[in-house]
Amino acid sequence: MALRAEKKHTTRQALIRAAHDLFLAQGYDGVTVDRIAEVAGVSKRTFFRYFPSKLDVAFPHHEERLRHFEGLLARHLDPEDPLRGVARAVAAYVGFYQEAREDLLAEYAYVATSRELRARDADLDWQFETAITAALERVGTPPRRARILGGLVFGACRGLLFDWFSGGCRGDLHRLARELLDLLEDLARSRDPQAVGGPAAGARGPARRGRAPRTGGRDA
Amino acid sequence: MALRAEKKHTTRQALIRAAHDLFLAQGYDGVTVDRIAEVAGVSKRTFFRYFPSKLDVAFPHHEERLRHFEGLLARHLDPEDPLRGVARAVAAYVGFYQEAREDLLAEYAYVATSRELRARDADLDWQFETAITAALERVGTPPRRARILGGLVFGACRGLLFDWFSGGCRGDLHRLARELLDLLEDLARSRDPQAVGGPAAGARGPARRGRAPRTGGRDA
DNA sequence: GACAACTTGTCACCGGGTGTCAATGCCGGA
DNA sequence: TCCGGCATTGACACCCGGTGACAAGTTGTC
Repeated sequence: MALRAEKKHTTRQALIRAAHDLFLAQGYDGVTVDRIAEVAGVSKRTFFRYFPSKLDVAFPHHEERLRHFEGLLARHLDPEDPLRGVARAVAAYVGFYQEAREDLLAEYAYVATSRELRARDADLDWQFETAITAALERVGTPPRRARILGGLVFGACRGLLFDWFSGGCRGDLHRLARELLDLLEDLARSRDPQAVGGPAAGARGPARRGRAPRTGGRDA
Repeated sequence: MALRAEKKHTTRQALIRAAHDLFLAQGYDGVTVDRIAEVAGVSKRTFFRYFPSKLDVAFPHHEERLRHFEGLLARHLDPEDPLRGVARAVAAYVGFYQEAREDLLAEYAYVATSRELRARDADLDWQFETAITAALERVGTPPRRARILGGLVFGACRGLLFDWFSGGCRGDLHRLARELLDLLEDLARSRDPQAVGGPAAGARGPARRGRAPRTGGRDA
C-alpha cells in the first residue's frame, strides 16, 4: 500500500508545480485548469480530484500552516497575560516568513495579479485572525474583547507584512516586528493627554479620544 | 433623454431587489444569474450589462459608501493628530450602520452563506483599510507606520462590527465604539510594567513586551 | 416620419466545476 | 502466480458564470 500513496503524492506535487510555474508566467487568470492538468500530465477531472477548486492549488500549504500556528498559540498562551502569549506565538511563527522569503515573493507577485486570488487570501487571513480570537477566548477573554483584540493585533501585523512584501521582503522580520511593538507603545504613550499638546480644541477630559472605524461592503 | 435613464434605474433596482430576495431565500450559491434575470424580467445577458459579475449585485452600494467614507476622512483628518482624525471620520460614518440595522442583518445572513461572498466582503473591507492608510500618509505618516496603524484601527473595528453583527445588531454602536476606545486605553495602561504583576519571568526592562503576529496563506 | 443612438435578446462560445461510467492499475490473498 | 477487489483515472456530458457578435426593438432628435 505504498506505491499508491507515493503516486498520489507525486501527482499532487506535479500539479502544484505546474500551477505555480504557469501562474508566475501568465498570471492566475491567464491559466486554465486544462492547461495545468496538461502540463502535469493528467486530465482536468483528475485535477479536481486533488484540489476542490483552482483557487486551492494557489495556497497548497495553508492548512498545514494554520495548524502550525494554532499549535504555537496553544503552546504559548498565558492566562495571566493573553496578549503577551499571542505575541510570543506570533514571534515563533514569523521565522516561517523570514526563511521562505524568495518563494513568498514569487507567490506574492501572482497573488496580486488576480482579484479572486486576493480575496481568497483575505479569507485565509481571516482564519488566522479567528485562531487568535479563539485562543484569547479559551483563556478567558470575553468574546467581544477577544474579537476586537484579535482584529487589532492581526490587523497591525497584516499591515506590517503587507509593507514587508511590497518592499521586496527586505529587512529582518524580527526586527520589524519589534518596531511594531515600539509603535504600539508609542501609541500608548500618546494616549496620555499631556503627551500630545497639539492645538486641537476638543474636550480634555481624562483621556478618551476617537471612536471606532468600520467600513465593509454590505448593502440593502 | 429622461425616459432612458429612468428605465435603466428601474431595471437596476429590479435586479438588485430580485437578487436580494432570492439570496435571502435560497442562499447566494443556490441562486443562478438566469433566475435573477428572470425574476427581474430581463435576460441573463442584460444582467451582465448592469453588473460585471454576480458578486457585484450583492454589494450594490459599496462604491458609494467607500466614497462617502473617503470624504469623511478628508474632512476630519487632522495633521496634528492623525489617529484622532481617523477616529472622528469613523465616528461620523458609523451612523450608517446604526440606522440600516435591519437591512444589514439580512445581508449579513446571506453573506455568511457563501465563501465566495465572504471573500469578496473581505476584499471590500481591504479598500476601506487602504483608504485609512492613504489618508494617514497624506497627512505625513510614513508609509509603513500608516499601513500598520490602518490595519490596527481597522482590524479592531472590524472585530467590533463582526461581534455586533453576530449578536443581531443589538446595542448602540456609538456606545460600543466608545467601549472599544476604553479597551484601547486599557491596553495602553497595561503596557505600563507595574500594572501587570503577573508571574511571567521575562526581562522587566522599560516596557517592551510581545512581538508581532501575522499569518496569511501564501506558499511555495 | 426618418434616421441615429442606445438598449435589449438570442446565440454561440469559453472556463470552472461535478456526476457518471467504464477502463486501468495496484494490492492482498489463495 | 493468478485472481478478485478496490482505488485511481480518463472520457463524456452537463451546469453555471461570463463574454463577444449581431440582429431587433426603443428612444430621442431633426
